[in-house]
Amino acid sequence: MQRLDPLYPTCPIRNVIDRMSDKWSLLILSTLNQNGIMRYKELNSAIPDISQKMLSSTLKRLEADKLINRKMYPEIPPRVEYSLTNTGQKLMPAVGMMVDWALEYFDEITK
Amino acid sequence: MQRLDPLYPTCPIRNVIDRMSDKWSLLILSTLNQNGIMRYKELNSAIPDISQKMLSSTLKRLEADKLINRKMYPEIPPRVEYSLTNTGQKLMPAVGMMVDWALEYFDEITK
DNA sequence: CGGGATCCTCGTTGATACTG
DNA sequence: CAGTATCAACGAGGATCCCG
Repeated sequence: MQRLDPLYPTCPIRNVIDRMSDKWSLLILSTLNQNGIMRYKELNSAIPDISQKMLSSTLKRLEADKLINRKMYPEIPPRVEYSLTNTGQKLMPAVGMMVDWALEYFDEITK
Repeated sequence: MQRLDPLYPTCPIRNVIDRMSDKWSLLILSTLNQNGIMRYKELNSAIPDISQKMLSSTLKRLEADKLINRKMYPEIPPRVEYSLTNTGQKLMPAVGMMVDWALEYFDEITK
């Protein structure tokens, strides 16, 4: 069971935690999953309590990790569209399971 | 699709993020899932780079959220055993999916 | 053995102003 | 519109010592 050993150099759980345990990544991914292609401002409207800085930097990180696509149109005013990559989409069923789990057990947890 | 609206008061994604986006919770849960019942020191050995403070406080939080059981034996020296609750176990398939996803795509992500 | 109590650091996050 | 730049603050996390 070495692949799950927390000490194993590429421990997948630590990889997931390193990338997903920030405040906004999962929320952005799941928002994109619901709405498909979204512009910067649409994301900001869907998640009003995120700052521009955190939205920008989180999107940049997700793009660097190839979880989202960034398509920029050289227009004025500029238009940028974000969407999930295949890799990003493949993560969503797992996120969906956590959401379902939360829906089923959250009352019990907080009670 | 209001149940997934990030603004919805009990937005399940935010609930998950609030509880699981720290540095150690998922790793502890998944370690307990692999090994079953574990004592404090066994957990600390399985995850050597966690500090005592963070191990204690994370275990306490997980217990308060009813994701793990804490069984204390009034002996000297004391013995305390931790294990997943049913609710905690029900979360593990979702974690397992994220692990599988990481195993399949991590190379691609970091390339 | 299984923690608790302190003190401290450093990274994440936020607010605000500015720009191509 | 879609960001960047800068500064400030807060709190998660770590190191160390102590205790029943």
